[in-house]
Amino acid sequence: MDTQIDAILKKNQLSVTGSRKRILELFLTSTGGALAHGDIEKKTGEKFDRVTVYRTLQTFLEKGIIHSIPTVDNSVRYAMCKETCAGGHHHDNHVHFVCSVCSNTICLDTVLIPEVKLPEGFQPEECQMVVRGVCKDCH
Amino acid sequence: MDTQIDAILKKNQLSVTGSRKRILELFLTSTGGALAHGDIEKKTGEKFDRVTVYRTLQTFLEKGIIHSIPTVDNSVRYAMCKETCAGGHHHDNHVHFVCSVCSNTICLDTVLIPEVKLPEGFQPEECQMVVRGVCKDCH
DNA sequence: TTTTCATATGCAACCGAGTTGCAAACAAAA
DNA sequence: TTTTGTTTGCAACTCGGTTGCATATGAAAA
Repeated sequence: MDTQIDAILKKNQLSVTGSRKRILELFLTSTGGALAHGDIEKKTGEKFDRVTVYRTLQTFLEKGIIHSIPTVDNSVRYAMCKETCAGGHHHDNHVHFVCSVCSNTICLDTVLIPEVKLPEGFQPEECQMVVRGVCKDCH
Repeated sequence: MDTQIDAILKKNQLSVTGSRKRILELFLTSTGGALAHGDIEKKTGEKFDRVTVYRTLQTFLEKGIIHSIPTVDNSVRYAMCKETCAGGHHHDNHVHFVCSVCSNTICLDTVLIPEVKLPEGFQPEECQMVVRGVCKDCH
């Protein structure tokens, strides 16, 4: 596990530091879906400065290690990217699910966003779909 | 026009005040899609207090006069509801389009959000779909 | 029209999320 | 071990949004 984390950081030309290791570990071991900034601060026991967490997430985002997820309640969450994600450009064409009971955000990797036919003149570039409801654990 | 505004307010048991009339007028005459809080402040020429604008939007939202729209960039925008919207509960099942050139948000009333098949155990309640791209005016 | 009363407004102060500049701490390479 | 460029933590700040309270105002009664 520790070697895996080091490998991911090195592969992205990032120096291996305490906060990066810890935050990356959280993403790798997280079972309850995507993580918000607040979740990370809590789970690290406020060991790292708020600013460090923000900057680490920013860095991971730029390198394509994680991707951001839009939510209905206007907060930002993050999840690990799949292998196919390269720096900056994500294959993030799956539906996200937000549970209204446990408020976890889950990547439904197997559910692809369907194509929609837009009115004349509209050129789509990117599409996001968020479903709110009850997840399979809270059901 | 003025009578129409008064009628909408009265129908929703709201007293007719300057700020409510002006903000409602903005929504009725707005051609460039949905309005963000900032747009409203600008268009009213800072005539009303920030707080008043916030509270007016809140009120309209509760009464179902307007509905909120999720955006990719995590800002909140509002648009007029269709006749079929009742207080608090919206028939907001259409796709929203955010233009990456003019950054207007447009309700594509004619484009309904397609049904998606979720994995076993997931119960959907609400679904939102946002397409980012170039709108027909900027095209 | 005037009076009354609930409601809406404006102000000031506050809150939380996120950002920036800078000095100190640290990882990686020499 | 020393050097150097990057990362971290702190403080201070910005921005969007909220709250409490006194004042102003709309609507309904007199």
